[in-house]
Amino acid sequence: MEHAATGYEGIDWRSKCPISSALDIIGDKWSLLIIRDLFMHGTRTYSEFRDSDEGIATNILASRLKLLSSLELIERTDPDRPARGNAFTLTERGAALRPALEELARWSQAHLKEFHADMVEIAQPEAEVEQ
Amino acid sequence: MEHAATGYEGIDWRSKCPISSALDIIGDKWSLLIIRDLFMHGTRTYSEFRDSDEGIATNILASRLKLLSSLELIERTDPDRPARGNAFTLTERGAALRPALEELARWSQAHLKEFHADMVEIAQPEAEVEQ
DNA sequence: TTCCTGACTTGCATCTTGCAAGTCAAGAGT
DNA sequence: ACTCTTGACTTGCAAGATGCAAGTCAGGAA
Repeated sequence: MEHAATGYEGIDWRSKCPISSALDIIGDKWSLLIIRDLFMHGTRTYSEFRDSDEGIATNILASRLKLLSSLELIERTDPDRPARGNAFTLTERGAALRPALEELARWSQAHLKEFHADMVEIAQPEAEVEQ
Repeated sequence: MEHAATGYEGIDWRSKCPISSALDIIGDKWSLLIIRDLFMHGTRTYSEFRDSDEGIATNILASRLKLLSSLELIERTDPDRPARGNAFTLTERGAALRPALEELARWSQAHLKEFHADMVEIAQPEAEVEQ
Protein backbone atom coordinates (compact mmCIF):
# COMPACT_ATOMS: atom_id res chain seq x y z
CA MET A 1 0.00 0.00 0.00
CA GLU A 2 1.34 3.42 -0.92
CA HIS A 3 -1.12 6.05 -0.09
CA ALA A 4 -3.42 6.59 2.86
CA ALA A 5 -2.43 3.94 5.36
CA THR A 6 -5.15 3.77 7.96
CA GLY A 7 -6.48 1.54 10.68
CA TYR A 8 -5.87 2.00 14.35
CA GLU A 9 -3.03 -0.54 14.55
CA GLY A 10 -0.93 2.19 12.98
CA ILE A 11 -1.35 4.71 15.78
CA ASP A 12 1.66 5.32 17.92
CA TRP A 13 0.62 6.72 21.23
CA ARG A 14 2.92 9.47 22.33
CA SER A 15 2.29 8.92 26.02
CA LYS A 16 -0.08 7.39 28.55
CA CYS A 17 -1.91 10.68 29.04
CA PRO A 18 -5.61 10.58 28.09
CA ILE A 19 -5.55 14.01 26.52
CA SER A 20 -2.49 13.21 24.50
CA SER A 21 -4.09 9.93 23.44
CA ALA A 22 -7.28 11.63 22.36
CA LEU A 23 -5.20 14.00 20.26
CA ASP A 24 -3.28 11.10 18.76
CA ILE A 25 -6.59 10.23 17.12
CA ILE A 26 -8.67 13.33 16.65
CA GLY A 27 -5.93 15.91 16.96
CA ASP A 28 -6.12 17.30 13.47
CA LYS A 29 -8.14 19.82 11.56
CA TRP A 30 -10.64 17.43 10.02
CA SER A 31 -11.72 14.52 12.20
CA LEU A 32 -13.87 16.51 14.58
CA LEU A 33 -15.57 18.25 11.66
CA ILE A 34 -16.75 14.87 10.45
CA ILE A 35 -18.05 14.15 13.93
CA ARG A 36 -19.67 17.58 14.02
CA ASP A 37 -21.48 16.94 10.73
CA LEU A 38 -22.84 13.75 12.18
CA PHE A 39 -24.09 15.51 15.30
CA MET A 40 -25.81 18.11 13.21
CA HIS A 41 -27.38 15.83 10.65
CA GLY A 42 -27.58 12.45 12.33
CA THR A 43 -26.41 10.76 9.19
CA ARG A 44 -24.16 11.77 6.34
CA THR A 45 -22.89 10.28 3.10
CA TYR A 46 -19.44 10.62 1.61
CA SER A 47 -20.51 13.33 -0.80
CA GLU A 48 -22.34 15.29 1.84
CA PHE A 49 -19.16 15.39 3.90
CA ARG A 50 -17.23 16.34 0.80
CA ASP A 51 -19.56 19.24 0.11
CA SER A 52 -19.37 20.75 3.59
CA ASP A 53 -18.40 24.42 3.86
CA GLU A 54 -14.81 23.70 4.83
CA GLY A 55 -14.06 21.75 1.67
CA ILE A 56 -12.19 18.64 2.71
CA ALA A 57 -10.10 16.92 0.04
CA THR A 58 -11.44 13.53 -0.99
CA ASN A 59 -8.28 11.60 -0.15
CA ILE A 60 -8.24 13.03 3.37
CA LEU A 61 -11.94 12.39 3.76
CA ALA A 62 -11.60 8.78 2.72
CA SER A 63 -8.67 8.18 5.02
CA ARG A 64 -10.38 9.83 8.00
CA LEU A 65 -13.56 7.87 7.46
CA LYS A 66 -11.48 4.73 7.42
CA LEU A 67 -9.66 5.64 10.61
CA LEU A 68 -12.77 6.71 12.48
CA SER A 69 -14.49 3.52 11.38
CA SER A 70 -11.60 1.35 12.49
CA LEU A 71 -11.76 3.00 15.91
CA GLU A 72 -15.51 2.57 15.91
CA LEU A 73 -16.39 6.18 16.36
CA ILE A 74 -18.53 5.98 13.25
CA GLU A 75 -20.08 3.18 11.25
CA ARG A 76 -22.13 2.68 8.12
CA THR A 77 -25.85 2.86 8.57
CA ASP A 78 -26.19 -0.39 6.68
CA PRO A 79 -23.02 -2.44 7.17
CA ASP A 80 -23.69 -5.07 4.53
CA ARG A 81 -24.88 -3.00 1.63
CA PRO A 82 -22.40 -1.49 -0.85
CA ALA A 83 -20.88 1.92 -0.21
CA ARG A 84 -22.96 3.97 -2.62
CA GLY A 85 -25.63 5.84 -0.72
CA ASN A 86 -24.62 4.05 2.43
CA ALA A 87 -24.26 6.84 4.95
CA PHE A 88 -22.33 7.02 8.19
CA THR A 89 -23.60 7.45 11.75
CA LEU A 90 -21.99 7.90 15.11
CA THR A 91 -21.49 4.87 17.27
CA GLU A 92 -21.97 5.22 20.99
CA ARG A 93 -18.27 5.90 21.31
CA GLY A 94 -18.45 8.66 18.74
CA ALA A 95 -21.62 10.13 20.17
CA ALA A 96 -19.90 10.32 23.54
CA LEU A 97 -17.77 13.12 22.14
CA ARG A 98 -20.72 15.45 22.22
CA PRO A 99 -19.92 17.18 25.53
CA ALA A 100 -16.36 17.82 24.39
CA LEU A 101 -17.59 19.28 21.10
CA GLU A 102 -20.13 21.42 22.86
CA GLU A 103 -17.57 22.85 25.25
CA LEU A 104 -15.28 23.57 22.36
CA ALA A 105 -18.03 25.39 20.50
CA ARG A 106 -18.96 27.32 23.61
CA TRP A 107 -15.35 28.40 24.10
CA SER A 108 -15.00 29.37 20.50
CA GLN A 109 -18.09 31.53 20.55
CA ALA A 110 -17.07 33.22 23.75
CA HIS A 111 -13.42 33.84 22.88
CA LEU A 112 -12.79 33.78 19.16
CA LYS A 113 -15.25 36.35 17.87
CA GLU A 114 -12.61 39.02 18.39
CA PHE A 115 -10.36 37.44 15.78
CA HIS A 116 -13.05 36.17 13.50
CA ALA A 117 -15.92 38.59 13.53
CA ASP A 118 -18.31 36.87 11.18
CA MET A 119 -18.31 33.63 13.08
CA VAL A 120 -21.81 32.32 13.43
CA GLU A 121 -23.81 31.10 16.41
CA ILE A 122 -23.98 27.39 16.35
CA ALA A 123 -27.29 26.11 15.07
CA GLN A 124 -27.40 23.72 17.97
CA PRO A 125 -25.26 20.67 17.59
CA GLU A 126 -28.24 18.43 17.87
CA ALA A 127 -29.30 15.64 15.53
CA GLU A 128 -32.35 16.64 13.53
CA VAL A 129 -35.57 15.13 14.73
CA GLU A 130 -36.14 11.68 13.38
CA GLN A 131 -39.12 10.75 11.18
CA MET B 1 11.16 35.25 7.36
CA GLU B 2 11.73 31.70 6.26
CA HIS B 3 10.82 29.32 8.94
CA ALA B 4 7.98 29.23 11.43
CA ALA B 5 5.61 31.95 10.33
CA THR B 6 3.28 32.64 13.22
CA GLY B 7 0.89 35.24 14.53
CA TYR B 8 -2.84 35.10 14.24
CA GLU B 9 -3.04 37.39 11.21
CA GLY B 10 -1.90 34.36 9.23
CA ILE B 11 -4.86 32.16 10.09
CA ASP B 12 -7.28 31.51 7.33
CA TRP B 13 -10.61 30.53 8.74
CA ARG B 14 -12.12 27.69 6.80
CA SER B 15 -15.70 28.65 7.64
CA LYS B 16 -17.89 30.60 10.04
CA CYS B 17 -18.51 27.55 12.19
CA PRO B 18 -17.25 27.89 15.77
CA ILE B 19 -16.00 24.33 15.94
CA SER B 20 -14.18 24.67 12.67
CA SER B 21 -12.70 27.97 13.88
CA ALA B 22 -11.51 26.45 17.12
CA LEU B 23 -9.83 23.72 15.11
CA ASP B 24 -8.23 26.29 12.84
CA ILE B 25 -6.24 27.30 15.91
CA ILE B 26 -5.87 24.36 18.26
CA GLY B 27 -6.63 21.58 15.77
CA ASP B 28 -3.27 19.90 15.86
CA LYS B 29 -1.45 17.38 17.97
CA TRP B 30 0.52 19.83 20.13
CA SER B 31 -1.31 23.02 21.08
CA LEU B 32 -3.67 21.43 23.56
CA LEU B 33 -0.80 19.59 25.21
CA ILE B 34 0.80 22.93 25.98
CA ILE B 35 -2.48 24.09 27.46
CA ARG B 36 -2.75 20.83 29.40
CA ASP B 37 0.71 21.31 30.90
CA LEU B 38 -0.32 24.74 32.06
CA PHE B 39 -3.49 23.39 33.67
CA MET B 40 -1.52 20.76 35.47
CA HIS B 41 1.35 22.91 36.65
CA GLY B 42 0.02 26.44 36.65
CA THR B 43 3.20 27.70 35.10
CA ARG B 44 5.76 26.23 32.77
CA THR B 45 9.01 27.28 31.14
CA TYR B 46 10.19 26.50 27.64
CA SER B 47 12.43 23.67 28.79
CA GLU B 48 9.76 22.16 30.98
CA PHE B 49 7.46 21.99 27.96
CA ARG B 50 10.29 20.59 25.91
CA ASP B 51 10.91 17.84 28.44
CA SER B 52 7.30 16.66 28.63
CA ASP B 53 6.63 12.96 28.03
CA GLU B 54 5.46 13.45 24.49
CA GLY B 55 8.69 15.02 23.31
CA ILE B 56 7.80 18.04 21.23
CA ALA B 57 10.45 19.32 18.83
CA THR B 58 11.88 22.69 19.77
CA ASN B 59 10.99 24.43 16.54
CA ILE B 60 7.36 23.33 16.86
CA LEU B 61 7.29 24.32 20.50
CA ALA B 62 8.62 27.79 19.76
CA SER B 63 6.15 28.35 16.96
CA ARG B 64 3.19 27.14 19.03
CA LEU B 65 4.15 29.31 21.98
CA LYS B 66 4.30 32.24 19.60
CA LEU B 67 0.91 31.48 18.10
CA LEU B 68 -0.81 30.87 21.42
CA SER B 69 0.71 34.08 22.74
CA SER B 70 -0.43 36.08 19.76
CA LEU B 71 -3.95 34.80 20.31
CA GLU B 72 -3.63 35.55 24.00
CA LEU B 73 -4.33 32.07 25.23
CA ILE B 74 -1.05 32.17 27.13
CA GLU B 75 1.34 34.89 28.25
CA ARG B 76 4.65 35.25 30.06
CA THR B 77 4.47 35.42 33.79
CA ASP B 78 6.65 38.51 33.69
CA PRO B 79 6.11 40.31 30.39
CA ASP B 80 9.01 42.72 30.62
CA ARG B 81 11.81 40.51 31.79
CA PRO B 82 13.96 38.54 29.31
CA ALA B 83 12.91 35.10 28.17
CA ARG B 84 15.27 33.01 30.26
CA GLY B 85 13.42 31.58 33.22
CA ASN B 86 10.36 33.57 32.26
CA ALA B 87 7.59 30.99 32.31
CA PHE B 88 4.20 30.97 30.64
CA THR B 89 0.72 30.99 32.20
CA LEU B 90 -2.78 30.74 30.87
CA THR B 91 -4.71 33.90 30.25
CA GLU B 92 -8.39 33.95 31.02
CA ARG B 93 -9.07 32.98 27.44
CA GLY B 94 -6.74 30.03 27.68
CA ALA B 95 -8.04 28.98 31.07
CA ALA B 96 -11.55 28.96 29.62
CA LEU B 97 -10.57 25.89 27.66
CA ARG B 98 -10.62 23.83 30.82
CA PRO B 99 -14.13 22.36 30.42
CA ALA B 100 -13.34 21.31 26.88
CA LEU B 101 -10.10 19.65 27.98
CA GLU B 102 -11.85 17.93 30.85
CA GLU B 103 -14.53 16.50 28.61
CA LEU B 104 -11.91 15.32 26.20
CA ALA B 105 -10.01 13.58 28.98
CA ARG B 106 -13.19 12.05 30.30
CA TRP B 107 -14.05 10.72 26.86
CA SER B 108 -10.60 9.36 26.33
CA GLN B 109 -10.59 7.50 29.62
CA ALA B 110 -14.00 6.05 29.00
CA HIS B 111 -13.48 5.03 25.37
CA LEU B 112 -9.84 4.68 24.46
CA LYS B 113 -8.57 2.21 27.06
CA GLU B 114 -9.55 -0.59 24.74
CA PHE B 115 -7.01 0.51 22.16
CA HIS B 116 -4.39 1.78 24.54
CA ALA B 117 -4.44 -0.39 27.63
CA ASP B 118 -1.74 1.32 29.65
CA MET B 119 -3.34 4.72 29.49
CA VAL B 120 -3.29 6.35 32.87
CA GLU B 121 -5.99 8.00 34.96
CA ILE B 122 -5.61 11.71 34.78
CA ALA B 123 -3.93 13.15 37.87
CA GLN B 124 -6.60 15.79 38.00
CA PRO B 125 -6.15 18.57 35.53
CA GLU B 126 -5.98 21.10 38.30
CA ALA B 127 -3.29 23.67 38.93
CA GLU B 128 -1.17 22.69 41.90
CA VAL B 129 -1.90 24.53 45.06
CA GLU B 130 0.06 27.72 45.25
CA GLN B 131 2.92 28.11 47.72
C1' DT C 1 35.87 37.96 31.53
C1' DT C 2 35.01 33.48 30.65
C1' DC C 3 31.76 29.71 31.00
C1' DC C 4 27.34 27.70 31.15
C1' DT C 5 22.86 27.01 30.07
C1' DG C 6 18.25 28.19 28.95
C1' DA C 7 15.69 29.83 24.86
C1' DC C 8 15.45 29.84 20.65
C1' DT C 9 16.71 29.43 14.98
C1' DT C 10 18.25 27.01 10.92
C1' DG C 11 18.78 23.24 7.40
C1' DC C 12 17.36 19.45 5.66
C1' DA C 13 14.90 14.87 5.36
C1' DT C 14 10.40 12.97 5.83
C1' DC C 15 5.57 12.82 6.41
C1' DT C 16 1.08 14.79 5.72
C1' DT C 17 -2.03 17.76 2.98
C1' DG C 18 -4.13 19.63 -0.97
C1' DC C 19 -5.50 19.47 -5.62
C1' DA C 20 -6.62 17.57 -10.15
C1' DA C 21 -7.40 13.51 -12.50
C1' DG C 22 -8.52 9.30 -12.88
C1' DT C 23 -10.97 4.45 -11.84
C1' DC C 24 -14.68 1.46 -10.60
C1' DA C 25 -18.95 -0.57 -9.81
C1' DA C 26 -24.07 -0.30 -8.84
C1' DG C 27 -28.23 1.05 -10.38
C1' DA C 28 -31.40 3.80 -13.79
C1' DG C 29 -32.96 4.21 -18.03
C1' DT C 30 -33.97 2.28 -22.67
C1' DA D 1 -28.49 -6.75 -22.04
C1' DC D 2 -26.21 -2.60 -22.60
C1' DT D 3 -24.98 1.92 -22.11
C1' DC D 4 -24.94 6.08 -19.03
C1' DT D 5 -24.58 8.29 -14.91
C1' DT D 6 -22.92 9.24 -10.59
C1' DG D 7 -21.46 8.33 -6.06
C1' DA D 8 -17.31 6.55 -3.71
C1' DC D 9 -13.09 6.21 -3.79
C1' DT D 10 -7.47 6.06 -5.60
C1' DT D 11 -3.46 7.90 -7.53
C1' DG D 12 0.32 11.25 -8.65
C1' DC D 13 2.47 15.01 -7.76
C1' DA D 14 3.22 19.69 -5.69
C1' DA D 15 3.21 22.23 -1.46
C1' DG D 16 3.24 22.73 3.32
C1' DA D 17 4.03 20.96 8.10
C1' DT D 18 6.86 18.10 11.24
C1' DG D 19 10.87 15.90 13.20
C1' DC D 20 15.67 15.84 14.17
C1' DA D 21 20.41 17.47 14.78
C1' DA D 22 23.09 21.28 15.02
C1' DG D 23 23.86 25.66 15.62
C1' DT D 24 23.38 30.78 17.71
C1' DC D 25 22.76 34.13 21.24
C1' DA D 26 22.26 36.55 25.50
C1' DG D 27 22.19 36.79 30.57
C1' DG D 28 23.87 35.51 34.76
C1' DA D 29 27.20 32.64 37.81
C1' DA D 30 31.91 31.99 39.06
